Amino acid sequence: MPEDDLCVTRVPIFQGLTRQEQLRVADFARPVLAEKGEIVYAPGQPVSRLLVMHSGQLKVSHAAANGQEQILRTVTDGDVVGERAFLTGHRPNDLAVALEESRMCVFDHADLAVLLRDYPDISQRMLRTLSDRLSSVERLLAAITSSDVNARVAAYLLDLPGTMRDGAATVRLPMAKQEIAAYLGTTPETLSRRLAALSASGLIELHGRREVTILDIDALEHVATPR
Amino acid sequence: MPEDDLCVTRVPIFQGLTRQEQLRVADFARPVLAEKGEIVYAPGQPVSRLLVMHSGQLKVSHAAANGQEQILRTVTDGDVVGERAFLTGHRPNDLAVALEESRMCVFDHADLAVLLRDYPDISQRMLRTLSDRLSSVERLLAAITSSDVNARVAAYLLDLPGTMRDGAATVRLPMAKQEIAAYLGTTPETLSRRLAALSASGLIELHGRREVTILDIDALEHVATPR
DNA sequence: CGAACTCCTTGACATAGATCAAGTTCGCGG
DNA sequence: CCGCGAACTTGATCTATGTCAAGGAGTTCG
Repeated sequence: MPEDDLCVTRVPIFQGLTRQEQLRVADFARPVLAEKGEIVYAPGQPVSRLLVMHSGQLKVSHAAANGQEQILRTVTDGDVVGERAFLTGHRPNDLAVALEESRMCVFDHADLAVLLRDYPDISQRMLRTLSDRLSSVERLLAAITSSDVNARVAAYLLDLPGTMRDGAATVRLPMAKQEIAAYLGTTPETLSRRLAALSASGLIELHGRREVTILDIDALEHVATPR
Repeated sequence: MPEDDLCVTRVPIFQGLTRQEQLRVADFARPVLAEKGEIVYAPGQPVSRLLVMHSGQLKVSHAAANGQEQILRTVTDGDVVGERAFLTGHRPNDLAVALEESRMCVFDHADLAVLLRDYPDISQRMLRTLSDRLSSVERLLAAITSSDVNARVAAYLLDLPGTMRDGAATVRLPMAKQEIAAYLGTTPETLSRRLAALSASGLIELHGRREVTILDIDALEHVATPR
């Protein structure tokens, strides 16, 4: 079944395996579909499956007591979600919601344990993945506590994959502005104001709700670097 | 050599091994001493050793461009530092400094690779450790973005291991207040004011620079919970 | 035991950004 | 192609917290 197959071949943590082995892994995977807005897992809910993204996009967020949500990361093709439950046996303290219709492959914890035992390479790659995620949250934390929203917005725009067109790059926002605000640790209002300000000073140009043209990359980079 | 031995037996990631195996692991370890204030590793510096804490305490922080430091975690007995360099080959983007005289055991990356290959259990436990650290940074991030300093201070005090004495708990601050401020994502001034305020409203009592008596746990818990 | 240094506290002030409250616009479904 | 609802913008206001600047207290070391 080509669906399952893709799940396995695309994912970094299964990358070290031979074709043979990948096929065996694929045997354990089951495809799952999540509609836009569907909750993939919720805090406190027992989870017994590990998810591998195939297409679409999830947001993983930490919902605070007062209703403020902090988006921790967005999950796309090839990313793995829910490994904490598998590794530690704890229930999640975060929330995963599909931002759009998403396909993923699901591994039961029991099956996964077998795979890990048989193919140590997988743990090895999982370690690397986790380590990368750790650094990326740490970077986010440092960015949020030490720079102002303006700088964070600029840095965020510059990080987005952009398509060049005669000197100016155009980027497509991967989420609604509210979500971006939640990721940058601010509010939609503030984000809106900052973007308006950047636009007013001619650094960027807004087109519709999802497109941003970066007119002056150098200046934007300057904004992104505090002090 | 009993020193090395302790390094190995105390550390969670080597916990699954038999005594025999632990002895073999201990063979690879070399003891190292860091004076108070000594830099254990710095951003950008190539690191080829993994450290296991034996006694003392380090702080690991992300120094931002503008001089603001965000303390990511403190590292004590049994904790592992510098695994990112080992796992990904990248240079650190964080800074580790000894808060007090510290003893640790050091493993060369090459030796460690051998150990991981021979004892898959170690990777397993490392995965769990990393996963825990990931959650804890995520919690910190959520706390910093969604609650005010007052709540963070209260929560921090409540998290500290305290010794009960006739209804009131006394906690000993593990670091200087400046460090605590850096951990909570605020400034020493603000921390000082908040502690003074908590003291003024009779929730806590300050003794010297390092001792805090919690007079009203319930009230403090209430402060720690926003909404 | 006291000097000296570091760490901490307090005060006055400035301000970024949150919040509340309306509008306004976009883009989707019919 | 149109209308509706969600998403966004804009404005006004408020306040928590950062910043700068002294002064005071605690340790530590000679």
